[in-house]
Formats: sequence, C-alpha cells, structure tokens
Amino acid sequence: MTDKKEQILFVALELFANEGFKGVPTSKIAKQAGVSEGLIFRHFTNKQGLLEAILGLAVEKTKTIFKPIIAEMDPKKVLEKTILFPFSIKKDEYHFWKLQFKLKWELELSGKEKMQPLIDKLAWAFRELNYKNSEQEAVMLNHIIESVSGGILKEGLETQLALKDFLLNKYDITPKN
Amino acid sequence: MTDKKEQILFVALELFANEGFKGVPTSKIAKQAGVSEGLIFRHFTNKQGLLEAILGLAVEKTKTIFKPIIAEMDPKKVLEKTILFPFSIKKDEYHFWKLQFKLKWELELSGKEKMQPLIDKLAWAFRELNYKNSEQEAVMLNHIIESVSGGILKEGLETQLALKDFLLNKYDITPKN
DNA sequence: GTCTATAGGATGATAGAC
DNA sequence: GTCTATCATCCTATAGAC
Repeated sequence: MTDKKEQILFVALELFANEGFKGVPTSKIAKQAGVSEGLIFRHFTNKQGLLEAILGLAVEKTKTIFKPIIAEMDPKKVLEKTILFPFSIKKDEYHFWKLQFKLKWELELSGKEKMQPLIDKLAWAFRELNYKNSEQEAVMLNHIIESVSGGILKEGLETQLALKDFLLNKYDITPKN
Repeated sequence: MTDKKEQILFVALELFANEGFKGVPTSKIAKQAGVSEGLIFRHFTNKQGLLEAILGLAVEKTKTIFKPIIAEMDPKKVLEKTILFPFSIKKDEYHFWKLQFKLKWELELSGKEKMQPLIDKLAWAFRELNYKNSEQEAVMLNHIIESVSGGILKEGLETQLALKDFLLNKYDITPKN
C-alpha cells in the first residue's frame, strides 16, 4: 500500500498531536504504523529526526494553507478570509494544527516566523483600508485568530462559533458577496 | 530551612513549567530540591499526585491574581487592569503562568473555568459601557490577553510591548488617572 | 520524616539476518 | 528496505533502615 516511510510520518504526526512528543514511545508509533520499531531509526536516525522530518513538512503545509490569503488582493477579502480561517479548519487538518500548538509549548518552538507572512499581509490590508495603526491592528487580529484556533482545537468548534459573526461585523465585513 | 514538602512543590513547579510534566523525571526534582527521590512518593503517592498538588495551589493563586480586577467597580478600570495585566506579570509569577500554558496543551487541561470569572466581569464592564455585544466583546478581549500573555512568556515582554498603548487606546482608556 | 537501595518495567537505540 | 532480537539506560515506585 502506502510507502512505509510515509506511513510512519503519518502515524507519528497524529500521535504527537494528541499525546505530545515526549508522550509517545517509538514502539507505539511502530505498532500503530504496522512497522518494526527498528525501521523508524533506519529512516530517521533517532526520534528527534522523526520530529524534524514532520516539522519540515509543516513549514510547507503552512505556506499552502495561507497561500489563498496571501494571494488575495482585495484588502476586505484578506480580513474576511483570515477571520473565517479558524472556523473552516478541516477535520483532516486538526492533527496538523494541534501539533503546532502542542509543540509550541512542549518544545518552545517559535511558530512565530510561520505566521509572519500572514501578519505582513494583514498589515498591508489594514493600511489599504486606512486604519490608523495598521501594524498593531495586524498583530492584534493575529492574536485573536490564534487564540480562537486554539479554543476550537481544544474545546471544539461550537464553543467559538458565536465569535464568527461578531468578528466579521467588527471588521465591517458584509456577510459574503 | 524551608519545609521539604514545600521545597519539592516549589522545584517541581519550576521544572514542570520549563520542561513539561513528562519531560521531568522525579530524580531530577529530588536532586534539585536537595531531597531523596523516595520522599516525593511518601508525600505525594506518585508523580501525578505531585502534579495535582501543584494544580490545587494554582486554582487558589489564579483567584488571588484576578481578585483586584473582579473587585473593581469602575468598568473602565476593569478594562484597563485587564489590558495591563499581561504586561505586568512579575518575574516570580512567570513559572506559574508558563505552567498553565504548558499543561493546557500537554495534558489538554481546560483552564477555561479558571478564566470564566474574568470573562464574566469583562462582560459586565462592557455592558456598563454600552457596548453592543458585551458577551462577545468579553470573549474577544480575553482571547487577546491570553494570546498576548503567551507571547510574552514565550518570546519576552519586549516583543509585545507595542500592543500595550495600542490596546489602551483602542478601548478608549486615558493613560492612567 | 527522611534516606539508601533496589525492583520492575518501559524506552531509545543498535546489530545482524533476510 | 525491513524484521527480529537484544542492550543499556532511564524512570516510577516500593521496602526497609534510621
């Protein structure tokens, strides 16, 4: 079926996202991936290497996910897409995002650089829309969507849903063309 | 000197905050606390029990920290104190707050109930100030200060400092009486 | 209350055969 | 590329002496 190396990555991402890096033994990854434990070390040298392989993919994936926002040239649309983003996280992206939050705190990884392109784009949008302090507006909105995303991942979409229309309204976005 | 039981709690809090619960062996706690490893288990039964003892203290400490905001009866002052809060976290409270964020993700602890009294107070303040949707305003401001606090703990106070005056201004708060 | 010693199991990693 | 077998270490927890 699938490549065993990819299978290891797939399972490890899911397990790390749910139980943390230190919380998951390689034996468990191997078992769930239907692979011998030794193979993990053949492919990734050590457990840390496995994590770094996943992190490498994460950088790419993040770029892909934010591409539609970065590419948008209508400033209002930039805000709309940004606000809607947390509420439109797909089920199969949950593991990915959960891992980002988990590792950010478990290993104190920045995650900051990954968001910078989005913040820059937001700052641009606010500037276009003549907001006073576009830089800080961008940083603040980023804080909001980051915390809202975290809330959704931890406590479920329903718990944050009321914020959606509130935020769209706050930023003066008419409910879809 | 200090009670050895307290010393264990003190050291464990610091280590858990910096390296996570699963990341810290009891041997390390014992060593750094200048105590035999067995004593940890005499006092707290097991490692989980040690964590729960710390978590018990955390509930009390959180109440104490937010008490000045909850008790405030001037709605403007409530907003001011809330906004200033992340920027005034004392060095000796860093471990405590870092632990809250770390465990929130490592063990998927809610942390939500702990913030509810603050959110309620904020909702009250916004209502007093005739904001349209006081509930969501409160939730949003809570998101902001939560994310800002996280940024300060992870990346340092300086990285978030620009937001302070921006937020005070945003909520129309005159720079201190 | 506190320490020393140690059991018992899990865990990361390696060696060697296929 | 993949598996089996195995090792060395680490880690939680307990027993028993002081």
